[in-house]
Amino acid sequence: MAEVRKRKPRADAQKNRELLLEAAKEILGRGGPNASLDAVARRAGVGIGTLYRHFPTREELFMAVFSRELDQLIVTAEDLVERDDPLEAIRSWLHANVDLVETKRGMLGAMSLVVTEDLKQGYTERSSLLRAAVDRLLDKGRSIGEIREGVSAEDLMQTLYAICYARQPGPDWRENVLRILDIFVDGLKK
Amino acid sequence: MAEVRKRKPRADAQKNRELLLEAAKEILGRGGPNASLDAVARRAGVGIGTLYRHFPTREELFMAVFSRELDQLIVTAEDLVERDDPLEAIRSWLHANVDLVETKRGMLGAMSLVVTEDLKQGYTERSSLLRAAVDRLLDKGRSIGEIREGVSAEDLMQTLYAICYARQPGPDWRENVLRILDIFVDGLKK
DNA sequence: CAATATACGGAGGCATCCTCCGTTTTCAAG
DNA sequence: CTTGAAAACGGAGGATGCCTCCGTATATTG
Repeated sequence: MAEVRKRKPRADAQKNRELLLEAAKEILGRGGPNASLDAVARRAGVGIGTLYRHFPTREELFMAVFSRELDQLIVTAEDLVERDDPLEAIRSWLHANVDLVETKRGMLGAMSLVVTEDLKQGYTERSSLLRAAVDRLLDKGRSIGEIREGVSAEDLMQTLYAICYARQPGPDWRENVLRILDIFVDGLKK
Repeated sequence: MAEVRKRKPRADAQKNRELLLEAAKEILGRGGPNASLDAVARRAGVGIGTLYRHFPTREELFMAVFSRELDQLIVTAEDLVERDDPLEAIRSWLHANVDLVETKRGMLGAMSLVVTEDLKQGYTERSSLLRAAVDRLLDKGRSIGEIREGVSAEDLMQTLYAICYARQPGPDWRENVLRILDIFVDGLKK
């Protein structure tokens, strides 16, 4: 509608936002979804009030932090649609997720939180894109008749994060997660 | 070694322990694994110190609360070993878990916490029993050649709780969880 | 250089965690 | 029944985290 002429966003605000994202990436990456937001603010060197002004809820902060990661996953999924074998494409995509996640265990809870939260509410463009990309992967498999009906992108993603999250961290983490995921993928066959 | 003769455990201590377990069942059932322990003590009508004396860590409290639930699951698993179709037996056992869990959503995180925690450390008799029972289910399927190699009882249980936990609560919860689990079970086929 | 919209910081109120220790209760020996 | 020590109790208290509120500071614009 009538777009009101607005002032240019203040430089310091933008800088602080950046500092907060940086700090959050660090702190949340280590401490997981329950990490202290006070700590994030401290690390960023801003007041706690500033944090809450930029990101009124924990979720919004997560969301912002993960935008880039999500982008990467979208690109990966879109590339994989080209592949001939849809089931293997899905397997590859899941493996890519595991790789991405392996270095950021702490973010896992947050990831699944983001995925479910905003898929549920459906108002975030980025996650729609991700879901769409994954859905295309699934669709291709379904159309060939290689993948069973009744499995949504949400199902796939939630299961992925659930499995990653439930597994105890440790030297065998990656191996175990991949093993379980493979079973699940096999179950997707028609 | 030389078992020292000890005093009979005090009556009040035992009573308080019971009160605490009762309260914990209630509070944790609602509030989940992050529920306030202060609240548990309040509800039990004992001092917070008393709670911490009986259950020095959150995990130990969970553990105690879930003993009975675990017992029930053990019995169920043992019954199912008799069944002819191992894959369906496993499916049934998983469904039984879902049913048990459905009325106590809040306990989910705690459940998986217990399972992983003490399976990892392997010092709890009860969870060994549970794992053994589930393993027997799997073994039977493996021996018939119906179930693939390389899947442990831990795998099964952790995946179960992971899936239950990741799914958003809601009217479709049960349906969705069962759907995903079925895919996983199908993946277990050889 | 104002004027003002915008952003900042952090104190403060409340909740939770967990420890520590002075007080109370129970048990059992005499 | 006493009585004293072992066992258990309760909750204050210090630490940390959450989030709100508002007085202060500063960037932008005319």
